Amino acid sequence: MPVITLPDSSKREFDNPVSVHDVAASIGTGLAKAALAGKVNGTLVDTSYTITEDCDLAIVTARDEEGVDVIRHSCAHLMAMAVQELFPGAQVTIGPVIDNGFYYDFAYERPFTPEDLEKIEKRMLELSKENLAVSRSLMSRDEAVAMFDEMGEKYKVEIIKDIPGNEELSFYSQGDFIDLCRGPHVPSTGHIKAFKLMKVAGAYWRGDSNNEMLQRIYGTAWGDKKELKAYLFRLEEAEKRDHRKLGKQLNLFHMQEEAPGMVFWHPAGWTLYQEIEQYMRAKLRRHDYQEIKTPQVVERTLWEKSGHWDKFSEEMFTTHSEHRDFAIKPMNCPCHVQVFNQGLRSYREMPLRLAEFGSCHRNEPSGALHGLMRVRGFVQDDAHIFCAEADIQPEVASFIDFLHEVYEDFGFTEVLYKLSTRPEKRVGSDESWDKAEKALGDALDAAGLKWDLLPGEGAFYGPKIEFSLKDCLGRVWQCGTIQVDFSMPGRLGAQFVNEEGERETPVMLHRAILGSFERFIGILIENYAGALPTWLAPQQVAVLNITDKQGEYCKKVAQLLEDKGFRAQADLRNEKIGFKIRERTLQKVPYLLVVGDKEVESGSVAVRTRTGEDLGTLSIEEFVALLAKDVGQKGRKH
RNA sequence: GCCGACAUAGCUCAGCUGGUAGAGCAGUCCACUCGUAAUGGACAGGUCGGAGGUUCGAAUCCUCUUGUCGGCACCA
Repeated sequence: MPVITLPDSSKREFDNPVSVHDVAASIGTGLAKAALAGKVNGTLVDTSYTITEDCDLAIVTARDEEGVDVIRHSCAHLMAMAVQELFPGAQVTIGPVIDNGFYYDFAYERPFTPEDLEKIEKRMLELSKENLAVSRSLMSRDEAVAMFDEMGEKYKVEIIKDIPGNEELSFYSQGDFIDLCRGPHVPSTGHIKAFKLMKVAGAYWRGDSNNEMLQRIYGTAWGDKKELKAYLFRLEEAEKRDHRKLGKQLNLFHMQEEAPGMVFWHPAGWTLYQEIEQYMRAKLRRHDYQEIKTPQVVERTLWEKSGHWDKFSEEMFTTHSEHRDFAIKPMNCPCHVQVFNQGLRSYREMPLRLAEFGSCHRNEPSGALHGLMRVRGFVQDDAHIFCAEADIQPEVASFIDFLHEVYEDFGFTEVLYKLSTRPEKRVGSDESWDKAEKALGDALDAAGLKWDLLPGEGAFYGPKIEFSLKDCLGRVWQCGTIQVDFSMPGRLGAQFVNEEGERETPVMLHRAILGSFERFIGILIENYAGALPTWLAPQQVAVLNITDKQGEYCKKVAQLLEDKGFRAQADLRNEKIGFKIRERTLQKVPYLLVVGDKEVESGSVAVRTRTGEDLGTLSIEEFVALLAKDVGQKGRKH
């Protein structure tokens, strides 16, 4: 008879087989009510699951992450039920759980409208109140196909055909609604109370753009209403950080119809951009890179040789002159190989690191464009390292250190690492791949980093590491990358003379730390909600006079700060001090220096920060020291 | 590129079922010389994304088109 071990290691013995629900009830009626599912020896099951053998059991409730996921999954079913009631003929396809919620894809004669969503949500609330029991059943493959055929659910029939023959088919039903599903699900619809339908969108059947488009409805669902509310609040907060909105408010940049996907940088935005570029330039130098600059417009023949024309000609902007076709460069690497190829290279020059703030253009599909995050014209902090195979690991290792230095200066401390290995279609010998993959993995291990393996996700020309950073909202952005390339140096005829005096084709490492400046700046703006660390702030100090009398003094203070290399401006407008403070605070200027007669007399400034903190009255020297320290610290948190 | 929504003053937005546009902020001018998040007043500002069409009449309805937004697909 089953002996059940609970998570606190206590044991309960039962005379007969019992359901998860029974066990929960034996512990307490409250728990029985709250139970959404059970976890038997690590496997999630319904509360109706019957336990016959000794096992470990955890009762899963809305307090557990897994419990919330069960709610989300059940909520997707509830939505499908409501949709099919309200829109006869709508076919169900798939409805998985995603971060913070779920979606369900439907095939229907017309797209759903926002009004439809309201109706669906209303019906879902009613169905939840009815507290319909959710029950699980099994069916044979033939029965299931016959049933869905009769229901006209052709997508479900397709799904069943794809499920391996040895797997059992389980079904969940509530009221008149039945769906093929692995489960588990909540015991009854009454457990689904905190949800909201978020948006409708088209989505291709099976994620393939050659297939028909389905109607996807996204929803969010939580354990209780408080959590739902908190989530909606977080969304609102994230919206306030939207770099497109802040870019306008802080007058950093704009975009317009005549140049879709391209950025017009304004003085403030360009100051930020240049601060980053100059910073990277100095860092690259320190890490033994040599900066170069290569042409924007390069004849098509080079792109054919490099192999890009075959794959990406559609996405390249082209132009022509005197019967020759040109492409505006979509990447820098072929040009860097041209620089490498000038003159005979020796192993003594290697590894040769060529860097370029390379301006590239790619004709991205219109639907992909998104503010600064996905643009058609962008600049990468790009570099290519030409080296021998044996150099791969040390180069990757020092690149990882370099990347960490940079990310920390920008205030990002959490980095995720992914190693993508050989895909089926590839160039290069297996031996080379073995070495390169091992070199990348070893470099990550040597740095003591935890990383994920993405088998088969590498580029056709070599394996790669992708570096993603986590921002303060927990969102993940892929920025850095280092990729081994066995293909291009050979295709473009790169060679060097090795120690034996023989010609050898170098390996090329493509690498970037920030990725594109545009995107990285977008990430920075959102991460800091526009309040950039002082070293990056377009304006670092505003000197505010109270009346005209202090005007000259303010100008002198601002000039002194400028002379010391800070970005300071006097605001001498005939406005009340409160007005100026408000305005500069909204512009996220880190330091506001208030100057009245008292300060002029004592040769000081009253310092206020953009967070509203009063740092008191400081002498000019004291303030300069404070500012220098802040700027010097960059985005590091210490 | 695909599905859907949206596009009104520099910005944020209002404008019901068609009757030649409205607010707040910003701007300009005037007054106020003021001590830590908005001083008051006056003025000016738009052929309603673009092109066609329906109508006596279109910001409003229809078609096409461009861009943006949300997804999907794509991302060298």
